[in-house]
Amino acid sequence: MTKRPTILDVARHAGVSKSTVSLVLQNSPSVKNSTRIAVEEAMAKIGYVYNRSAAGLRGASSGLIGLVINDLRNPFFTEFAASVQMTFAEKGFATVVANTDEDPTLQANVIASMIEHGVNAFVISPTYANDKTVFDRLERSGIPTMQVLRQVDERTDVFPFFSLDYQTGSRLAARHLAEMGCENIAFVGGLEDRPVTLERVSGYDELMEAEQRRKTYFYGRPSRAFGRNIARRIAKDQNRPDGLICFSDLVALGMISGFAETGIQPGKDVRIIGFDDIEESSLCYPRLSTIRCDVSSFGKSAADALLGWLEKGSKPEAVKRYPVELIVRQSTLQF
Amino acid sequence: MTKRPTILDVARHAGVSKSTVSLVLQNSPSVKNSTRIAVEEAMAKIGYVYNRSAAGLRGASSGLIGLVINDLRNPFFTEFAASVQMTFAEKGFATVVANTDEDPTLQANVIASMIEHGVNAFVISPTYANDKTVFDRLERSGIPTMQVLRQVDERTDVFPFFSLDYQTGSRLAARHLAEMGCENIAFVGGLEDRPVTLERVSGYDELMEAEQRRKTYFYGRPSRAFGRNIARRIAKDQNRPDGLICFSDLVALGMISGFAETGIQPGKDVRIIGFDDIEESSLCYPRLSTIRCDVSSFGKSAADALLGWLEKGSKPEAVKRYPVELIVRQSTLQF
DNA sequence: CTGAAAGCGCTTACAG
DNA sequence: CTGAAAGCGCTTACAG
Repeated sequence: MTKRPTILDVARHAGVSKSTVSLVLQNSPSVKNSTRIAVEEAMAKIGYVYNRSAAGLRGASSGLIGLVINDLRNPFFTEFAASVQMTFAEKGFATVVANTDEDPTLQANVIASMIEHGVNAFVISPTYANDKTVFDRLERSGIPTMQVLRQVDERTDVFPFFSLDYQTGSRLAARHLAEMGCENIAFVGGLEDRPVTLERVSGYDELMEAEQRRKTYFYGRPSRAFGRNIARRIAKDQNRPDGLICFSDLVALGMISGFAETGIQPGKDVRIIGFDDIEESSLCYPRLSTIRCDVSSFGKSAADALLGWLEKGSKPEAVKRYPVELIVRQSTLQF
Repeated sequence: MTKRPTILDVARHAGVSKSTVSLVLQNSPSVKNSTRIAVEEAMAKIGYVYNRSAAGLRGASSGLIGLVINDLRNPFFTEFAASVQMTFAEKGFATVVANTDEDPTLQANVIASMIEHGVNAFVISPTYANDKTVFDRLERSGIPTMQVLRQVDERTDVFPFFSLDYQTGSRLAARHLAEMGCENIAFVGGLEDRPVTLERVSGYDELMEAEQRRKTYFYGRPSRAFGRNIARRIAKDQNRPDGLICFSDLVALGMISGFAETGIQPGKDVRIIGFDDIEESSLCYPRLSTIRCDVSSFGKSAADALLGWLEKGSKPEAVKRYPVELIVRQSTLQF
């Protein structure tokens, strides 16, 4: 196991000084092209590997970005994380990722660890715990930090908040069901009082109030299991809603499967619309109408905004919401 | 923006030398407890943050582990990745993650980048391209590297390979269908000639040959869409199989939804069994029988094995397969 | 148990 | 366009 070569070895092989090698590494324009090529050949020949620890010590960027996600097993967040990571990779940044599993203590730990590693920036989809100290520490660290998908800290001037326009989404869903002739529209899923739930309910509330309709909520974990349970519960109810806006596609898919067990046909006997537009929604039977949240391109946009901040110093706007889109499929149509 | 404090500042505040501070940082047992406490208080007071770049330069471990995944959007791999990352985090290791999206060039790039960052070890679920150079480079780097879920490089003595016992799984599935009285059992999904497909087919092949039954394959991308299409295609066929072993739950779920559209009831008109046991499989209707691959605890085991290699020098065995389990639910029963 | 000194591999002015 | 020199913040023997 021979010692790994340094710029000094490269310099010797290329017949230049070690500063010149460093300049080549920085892609400095002040190096003659022939010299650059000679140096690069020397690096290839002796198997030189850039040592970022050394560079970092001298003040260079670590090339590391921290990505902290509250629930990495949830496909919605996974899609986001994958998109962000790949956007960073394109620009040469490596992503240090951590799943906090909604645990604020774990979140504090992983963020502390990432700061030690010298990450250049943070993208955080935070836990809902009211843990100000972690954001305080981030502020003191001076590391550019974006909160995404969940606004937990109100200092959006410090920690820009990017998300999707859920309010418009739920208004579109409610209006669509109303236009399809639904009399009794309910909202299903989402934990009460959570910011995301409030947002995804608000457009529904708005329309119901404007049209003086009765509002009905079935709150709960936005899971497939919850959707199925609610569907089975209300299946027997004569006065059950004839229009259902679900917190997420997962809830809606659970409802479809729950209704299937009880002989109720979505699209015919009841209209259901989801939220997110995950892949399965266009493949299930009946096809699920939904509010499309293009997480993948949202992730790319958020990552690009952060890179702009990092590389050009252009701080993103304090709050930004990306548009969502109504997708009409079988589950809200007579088919 | 005042300069960030160093161990020298801590030393001054605590009234000790900087070596002592360093020793405290290493958790060295040769520091008096009262001294340790004084140092820790000083660190807290002046907001000291450990600089890993500096430590790394001097030879300390980077505390970084690279996790390279061929398809991070696939829930199967996501579950694995989340589990691995959290196991590492428990031991204080940060995880640098990258999705290669089955692109060998991208894979080579992200691995090179991670080596520059000085990762202490690699967990790689590789792309299928025959890119030996990347593994050659890994071998030269001397960084402990495990291949998981897909064996691409045959040097398992160098790169231990951990996966799940798919062969037994598919044998269990085939035997179960045979015992349930199926006459004509087919295998659906999976790209032909891929190692994973070969493994997931092998147990089926074995049993079919042992019992001199006819083998039927419907190869294709292991997606929901593919499952649905095959279901709709064979729905009309009078001689269609009465037992279906699917490459993955996704394929099986697609088939269930495809059959639903054509009025065929899984469990009654045809028996279907999946592979993986994703969450949805216990919630869909009818409930899906499947071969459970506990990816989450597999991830934890693989991560633990790597940590043992890293911390105790105990190299994992060359090839290890974790057991899978037959889960019988409605889709293979008369219900 | 603690201190003084050397050095890890880079980058960054500064000369030339 | 290139070279010599200082120094980033740690760790690691080595004394004491």
